[in-house]
Amino acid sequence: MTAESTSGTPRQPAVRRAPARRVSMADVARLAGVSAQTVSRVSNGHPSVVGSTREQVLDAMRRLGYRPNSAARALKYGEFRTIGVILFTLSTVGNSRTLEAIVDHAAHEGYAITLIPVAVPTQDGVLGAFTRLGELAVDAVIVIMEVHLLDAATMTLPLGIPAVIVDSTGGDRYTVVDTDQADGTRQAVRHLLDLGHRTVWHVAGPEDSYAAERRAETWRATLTEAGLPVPRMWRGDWSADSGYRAGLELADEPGCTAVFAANDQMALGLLRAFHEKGKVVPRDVSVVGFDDIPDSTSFIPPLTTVHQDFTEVGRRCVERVLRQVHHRRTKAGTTLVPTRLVVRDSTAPPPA
Amino acid sequence: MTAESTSGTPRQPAVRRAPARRVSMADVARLAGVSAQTVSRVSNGHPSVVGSTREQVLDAMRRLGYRPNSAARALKYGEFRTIGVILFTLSTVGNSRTLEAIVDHAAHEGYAITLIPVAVPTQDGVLGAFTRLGELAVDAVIVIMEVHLLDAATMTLPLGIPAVIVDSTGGDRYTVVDTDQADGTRQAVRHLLDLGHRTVWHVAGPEDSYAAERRAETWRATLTEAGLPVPRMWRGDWSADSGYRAGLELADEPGCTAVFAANDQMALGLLRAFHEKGKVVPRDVSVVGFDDIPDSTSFIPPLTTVHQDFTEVGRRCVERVLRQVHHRRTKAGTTLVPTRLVVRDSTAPPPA
DNA sequence: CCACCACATGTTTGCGCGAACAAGCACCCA
DNA sequence: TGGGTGCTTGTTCGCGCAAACATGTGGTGG
Repeated sequence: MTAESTSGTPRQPAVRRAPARRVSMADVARLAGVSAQTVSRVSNGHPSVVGSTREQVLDAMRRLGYRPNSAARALKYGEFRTIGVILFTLSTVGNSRTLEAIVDHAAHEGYAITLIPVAVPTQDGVLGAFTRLGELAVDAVIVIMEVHLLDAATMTLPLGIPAVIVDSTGGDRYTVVDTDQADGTRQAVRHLLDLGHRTVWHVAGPEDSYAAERRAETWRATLTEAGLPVPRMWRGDWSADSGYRAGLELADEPGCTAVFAANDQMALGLLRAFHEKGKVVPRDVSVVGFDDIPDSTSFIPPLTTVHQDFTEVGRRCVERVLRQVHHRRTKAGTTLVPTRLVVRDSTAPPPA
Repeated sequence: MTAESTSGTPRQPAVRRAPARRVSMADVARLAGVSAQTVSRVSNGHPSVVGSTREQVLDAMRRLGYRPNSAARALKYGEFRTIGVILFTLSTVGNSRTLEAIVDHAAHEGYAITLIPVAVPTQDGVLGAFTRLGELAVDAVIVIMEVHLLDAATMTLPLGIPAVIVDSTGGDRYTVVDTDQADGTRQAVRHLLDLGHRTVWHVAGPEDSYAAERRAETWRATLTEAGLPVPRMWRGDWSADSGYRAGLELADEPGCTAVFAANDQMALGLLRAFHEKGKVVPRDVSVVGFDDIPDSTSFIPPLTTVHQDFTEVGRRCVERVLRQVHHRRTKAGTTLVPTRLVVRDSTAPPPA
């Protein structure tokens, strides 16, 4: 995502045109022949307005096309009923699915979502987003991070507003909601080992992704715990194409009978590479992915993968951040959303 | 993550209460020993504040953690610098990519994006969204529709705010930005015919999608214009799985040598079905998709498909809606974003 | 019959901000 | 020396709304 200058310098005076005079309560009041306060009462469904008056007001509202000004309302109440979501990109499946769940659940709670893109996943970028957020009309923030920027101390609640972080560490200082990366990875690797594979290769996601690092770490640990050798690790960028490139090399790797890809898209690339190299999945090589994107049932062959419950992640984010909003208290801690392995047709025992 | 945690920055307390009442300009002014107006000037980078005063004010701002109240600012200016986006789902690639482009471009123009989900794609659902939008803090609306609800007259500018519709008809009454569905489809079908296929089968998207209908229509028209028979049409729901089910049947269809799927995911399902049925793509059957999602390069085989420029669609939406905001005038009309056929390995001349 | 109550409606006020205007001041030139 | 001139800073006011309080009105019971 592109960001303009995200530095904290004072805003330059923007060119503002005369505000479009919208219909206000006073206009409605005048037409209905009542006071503005009565219009307010009707607008908010206050009971002590007699039927005939109410009708007059409603009629005037309709005729003038009145709609309440939420800025004034927010000013009065001191809250916007809006949650800001900071993210780097929507192009990964996980992010967009999580966002969708956040939006739905927030709507259910009567909150709107405002999106704040951060172009450059650097510390400045994050700061910039927070700075702009400060000026945006939000009561709380959910950060969908894919990079290790949380520990930048400058990011510590620079606004003093409730925040929840997705997909990162920092559970001791922030409220974190995340998929249980370690457990999912462990299930995937164990599944392959249980099938009889001697070890498991890994195509990791980009280094700057916490999720990718966590999966790689756990892959390594699981092998080590089982007393097995840890083969060389390939590095992708989440894209199917990067998985394909890794696959072309892995196909020539002697003894490679099982590969764990850090996401389904890279697994797709692996499948293609193995296919082109004449290796049959799962007869010659087994492949496991991570995410369980809907398409993975239609890969050739249908993919064994770790199911992530993005909906649940989004739901809990909203739940936890709203709890902070209402209780005015920040509680650090991590909520882990469980995963489960979905076994399809891309895994089998190793060739004899 | 461990690397950052060793950075020399001081750790912040884990729990910090949000101040009961937020810091206002008056508080800053008091601490800095100036008037509130001077604080306002500093906040907005007004030039006529002398250096020493500015420093005092900035210092007070920092110490109190001041951030401007956007509700008050919006109330004053009569605008929110926010665009609302109404959508039904983020789970289709097109929607999330379009949204991402909208967010980016809006940010570039200094506008934030507020998301308004519509749960049920019925007329009531749309109305509900618009009603709530009326109370939301937005200056304009972009509607990402996938269903034919525009013609519901009740939606006619219920708020009188600028609106742009993506992906629909109604160009005579609304401002519409859309991918050139017809041209893309024509290119896909012509490509298959030019390769020598006698006709082209079609797996359409759901009936309630305008894009799906438009593609189906154009497919039919292109065949008819060429004097060719129009085979039975299969109906999917955009999912790979629905493409797979259609593919299982199409594989048994005599004389079916070319299939145009209304999106890439259904094409993926087709590829799997043909594979399972022992039909080799493209030797026995050619397949063309629509969208050009990044994964389509890694299908087996890499998919020939119609490239949609979602980024451009999003960009133009923002551009057109902001033009309305600034010129205070609604201009109906349709902007079509061109498509182009990307030929990969899933198409070939029909078997002899 | 009047004091009082319940309820509908009106008036005042201030949320935080910034435009418009006013005030204070230093400096300049006739 | 006196009246600009230009610059910084302060004061007033109202954006639209709704809480709090004030007022008005009709009805009821002692």
